[in-house]
Amino acid sequence: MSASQTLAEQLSASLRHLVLLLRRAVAGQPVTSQQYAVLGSLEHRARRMSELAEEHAVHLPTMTVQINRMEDAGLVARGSDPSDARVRTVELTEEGRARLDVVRQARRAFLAARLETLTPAEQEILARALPVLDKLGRS
Amino acid sequence: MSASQTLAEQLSASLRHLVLLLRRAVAGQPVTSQQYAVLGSLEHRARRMSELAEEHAVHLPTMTVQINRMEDAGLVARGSDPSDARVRTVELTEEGRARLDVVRQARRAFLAARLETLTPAEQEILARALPVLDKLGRS
DNA sequence: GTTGAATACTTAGACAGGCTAACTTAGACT
DNA sequence: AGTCTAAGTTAGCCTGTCTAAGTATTCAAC
Repeated sequence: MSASQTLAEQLSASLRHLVLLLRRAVAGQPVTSQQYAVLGSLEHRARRMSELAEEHAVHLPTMTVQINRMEDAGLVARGSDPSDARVRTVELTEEGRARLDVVRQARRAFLAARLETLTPAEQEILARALPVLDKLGRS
Repeated sequence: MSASQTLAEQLSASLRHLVLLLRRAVAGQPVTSQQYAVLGSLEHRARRMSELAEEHAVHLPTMTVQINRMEDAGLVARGSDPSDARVRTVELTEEGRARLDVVRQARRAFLAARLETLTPAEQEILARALPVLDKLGRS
């Protein structure tokens, strides 16, 4: 087995545990992790449906259902694009923005607390690996 | 915002992309990623239901449903513990083992290919960060 | 040694999240 | 005008997850 394959196996295992960790972090929060992710996309500006779907790597009908639920919950509002009547836009409501802030704080605190159990040297190693993880994931 | 919080945000974002990457890796494979994970747990020995549920951080009824489907698909077989008639054990069938091998090869190849797009220096950085990720995730 | 609590698991019912297929409406391009 | 393409939605199906409730077995305590 090549070095890359060994690395692949180990990375895969580590990721599995980290994902389970983050799942526990958001359990009981007032939005699901998917909803949190979508709210995050809407933080700075309104988006069109297809933009959201692509960004979240899901198909358009999936995003439609997701946004339907969030609209019912009062977290987002649909709008229209005056220059193209086919397009629906989505933006945060005040309620949605508040919800986003609350959950973000909780997540950040949870992960930060975990990170603080690491030694400064370990934190440094992790910080340097982040751009690499990023490159790997966005390819 | 503290250094830990910054790190937390960045890590969270990187992980999101990596998870999406791995999801694409198994899309179209003959087992779902959950099934793959369960098959992996059974590789070396039979397990009892509650053991599996705990290991995968799900509740027992969830694992029951999962195993029901895999049993229907012929990937696993239920057995009994002679010393305690309440306990059900689960083990791989020949078919299940074959399926596990196929999917594992595909995953490994996919991730390894991605890893090979990194420079040796980047691979080194990643390799050193793995124990840290592991420590973080298993806490 | 019978009964009562605890343990291991299953079933049922609900919901989120994902997909494909089929439909509607609106633009774009002859 | 007529047709092709694009943007969204609806509907139907599946997986994955939960809680609540039920069954069967073990164990402990009288």
